[in-house]
Amino acid sequence: MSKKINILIVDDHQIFLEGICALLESIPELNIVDTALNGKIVPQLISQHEIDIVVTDINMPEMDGIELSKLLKDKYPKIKTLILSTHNDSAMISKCIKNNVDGYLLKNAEKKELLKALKTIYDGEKYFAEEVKTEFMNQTFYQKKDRYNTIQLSRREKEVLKYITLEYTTQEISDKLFISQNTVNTHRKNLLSKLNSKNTAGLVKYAMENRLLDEED
Amino acid sequence: MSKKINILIVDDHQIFLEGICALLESIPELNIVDTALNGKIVPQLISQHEIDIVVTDINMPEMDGIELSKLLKDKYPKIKTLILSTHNDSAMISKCIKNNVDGYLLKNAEKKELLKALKTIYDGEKYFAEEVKTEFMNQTFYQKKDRYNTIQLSRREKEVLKYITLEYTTQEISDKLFISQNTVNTHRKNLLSKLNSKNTAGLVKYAMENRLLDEED
DNA sequence: AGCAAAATCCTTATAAATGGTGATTGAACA
DNA sequence: TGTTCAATCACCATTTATAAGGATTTTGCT
Repeated sequence: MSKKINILIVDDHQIFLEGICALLESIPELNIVDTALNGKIVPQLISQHEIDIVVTDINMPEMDGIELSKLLKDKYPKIKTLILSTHNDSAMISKCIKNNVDGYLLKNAEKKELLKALKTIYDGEKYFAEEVKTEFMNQTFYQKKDRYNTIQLSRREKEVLKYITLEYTTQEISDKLFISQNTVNTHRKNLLSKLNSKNTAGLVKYAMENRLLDEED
Repeated sequence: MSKKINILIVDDHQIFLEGICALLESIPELNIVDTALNGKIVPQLISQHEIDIVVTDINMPEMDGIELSKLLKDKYPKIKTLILSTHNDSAMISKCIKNNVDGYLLKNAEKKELLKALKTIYDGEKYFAEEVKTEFMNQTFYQKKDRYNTIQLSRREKEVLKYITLEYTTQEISDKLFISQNTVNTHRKNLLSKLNSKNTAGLVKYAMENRLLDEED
């Protein structure tokens, strides 16, 4: 038999806190270690108990869920964070994903999904509600739209850019492609100009944003 | 009234091809321009008709859906691609997303979802089935796991890395942070060492993979 | 056949990044 | 109170990248 998952629940609404507690306590695999009405006292509670996952709301006075998740990732990297948010707020979702939370559920989630999320997170994977995934996808594909349609790189330019991104020097690229360094340099210059970049960093950023490394020609 | 969406359907199974045709023809917003039993003749058909979206299977003889989508993105960037795949094959999903297809549905999709996907794609956005989104998320979070847990960058190092990624030179970073170029250089060197990179490209790659630019401290 | 774009190569100069080594200060922590 | 680590600065040598010109050859397309 596997160990119970130790959970700390944080929410500033007493009523919701009690509700979620009751819901989770009815699940034998879980162990509600403690609860908190705001994020500020969480570090203290953590030092007193062994905790696997912190389940937290986002909108809270004093210290909100995002700040809390940051603090946790920073000070206690082993403790996972599951966000439980009322609204399907795209800005919040972005922030949370960027801050590397381990999961994000909406408060209307069913008991079954909640358990699944907790188990998944406990196993070291991420768990996001469908709505959250959709938001994440949209966000990912938003940025590249404009660039992608306007900028045309030639086959060779893409190739050179690929090797630049793979940390090859001009020298090494010229060897790899059996062309002179001068030629590689010309491609480099054209890339800088086409992609409107000041230096290598800009080129690599473009390559990453447009997933150039994945392409196999 | 808006223009009809011109669609070309590609599938090597005659029966499925007819089925999907019948299904789509019953929708007034759509206009089935033509069909094809393999990817090879698609370029020819494109030159003959005006086409907005190519709906294609993946597993096909001669030229498969992935090759086709590549060709389309390359030669006819305005034409969108919607993949219709039988299997929920994670490797295929990865490949397609990497190759920047505009949508990916499973063949068990309902008429309603099919229409929604086509409309969404026609509007310039992406559309993926839920299963596909899940796969994409998993993939995204898989890579960074190992690195993220082992490598610890200091506050200052992250800051310097951020500006490197933003195409600042050492000079400019030192001005921005009110420290000497020597110090910036030291951070640079430590970053190269910590992130096991040969040069700036490696640093930027790491920053991109770990979404360092998004963080707001 | 003829045009346009891509790919190739060249030189000269300057700016920037990388490698190596060493040293000081202050904060955090046990 | 001693130790670790982050942050700061310095010097020197070398390698790479960037800037700015011009030039020729291949290739794809009509």
